[in-house]
Amino acid sequence: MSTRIAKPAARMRKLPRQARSIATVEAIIEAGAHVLSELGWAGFSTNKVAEAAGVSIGSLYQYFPDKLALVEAIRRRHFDHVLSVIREASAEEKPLKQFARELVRGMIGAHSIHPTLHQVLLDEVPGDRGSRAAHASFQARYLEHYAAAVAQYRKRRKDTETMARVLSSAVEGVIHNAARRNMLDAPELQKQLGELIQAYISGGKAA
Amino acid sequence: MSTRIAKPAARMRKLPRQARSIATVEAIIEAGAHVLSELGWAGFSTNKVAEAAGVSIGSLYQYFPDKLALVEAIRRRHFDHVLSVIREASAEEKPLKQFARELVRGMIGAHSIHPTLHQVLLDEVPGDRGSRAAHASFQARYLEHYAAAVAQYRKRRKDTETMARVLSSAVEGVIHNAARRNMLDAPELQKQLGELIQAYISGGKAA
DNA sequence: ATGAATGTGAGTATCCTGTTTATATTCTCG
DNA sequence: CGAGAATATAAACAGGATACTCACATTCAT
Repeated sequence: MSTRIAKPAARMRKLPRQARSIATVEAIIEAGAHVLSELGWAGFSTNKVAEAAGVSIGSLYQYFPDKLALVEAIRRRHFDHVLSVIREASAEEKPLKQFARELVRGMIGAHSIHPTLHQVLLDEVPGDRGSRAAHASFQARYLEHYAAAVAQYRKRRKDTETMARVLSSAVEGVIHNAARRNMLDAPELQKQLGELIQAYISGGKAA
Repeated sequence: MSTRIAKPAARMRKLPRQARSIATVEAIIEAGAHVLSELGWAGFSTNKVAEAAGVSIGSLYQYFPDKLALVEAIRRRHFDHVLSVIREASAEEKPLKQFARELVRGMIGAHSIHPTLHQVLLDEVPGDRGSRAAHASFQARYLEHYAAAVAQYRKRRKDTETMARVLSSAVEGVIHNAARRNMLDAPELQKQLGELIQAYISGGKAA
């Protein structure tokens, strides 16, 4: 719930020491997320990000050695956020209905600021050497939470992992699609997504 | 099931008359779909497409007045294909289980050749003036089929349209995600996707 | 007030892009 | 066959955008 200050280093040219520069770095990352979400990877240029951040291009390169380091910082922040949402939703034991509702609410919240950032990060941004590992580890932990939830509400232990993958990608698909149409906050959509989750997890008894 | 020869014109500079040129145009469109799927919109350049098609850049411009005309041709072909898949799956009255199975099979088939083309077309390719209408009309007909299916297996008439949207985007999400991991032909995934569809459509009685 | 931290933005060097055009090859058909 | 149409080629162009540097200006902490 609290805004993360982001772990100190993610391949930065130098660390911001004063409050001024911390704000600058923050503005750059924020503007970067915005540009990436709005224009996609194709429109993500360092100059554009600097301008959107209200900062000179020189300042950007004072802290980020190159374009990819910046995008890695953006990715890290976003993934941390999403991860915390799922962690909270799947924490403790609670009725399926409540889990579904919290998951939907959290996921929608996480996408409301930069609606398509998540997909752009997954699909368009090139997977460079260094970030591949971090990326995979994120995906793994991401799935773990879904799998834990699936296992909790299900007797059959068989297809847990596949189900987790199907469920997570289905949820992402719905949210991504809603984001594209600016329908992220339509209540009937939230309700239906919740029911999709419940229906799938609670299994295929009714034909 | 049969390979479409594509409607004659889609804003072409001139029509191919001889067999040779028809093959050329076909190769260009095919290569274009490949490049678009593989490199995304950011990596989609006319020179690259021409090279991938084994054709000189000049030939490309002999038939397509510009880059966008080419991408429109690609889009048209792909959407026609997808549309025919859904049309066939939702035609006639058949048990829900069979509908789900056919839909999954068809959708996976439609994405097996150019796994991420669909998403790239939807997300990355800019919506230019002329194609906006065609795009919308495709989406409308696309949803109609889903809605028809939902209505057929459901009593409640209330949320039919929202359900169709949720269902279609969930299916797309799963397929897109599977495509990214090269898991499109994993049978357990197909099975689970089928069950997701059934569970959602057949409603949330079982908690 | 002095040195360190921070900020500036014009400038550079490249790389690519979409597109044209002059020319070469292949086809059609009388 | 052979003439004209259809088709194919690829070098070249003009223009723009890009990531990134650097010499200098400003603001901070002490």
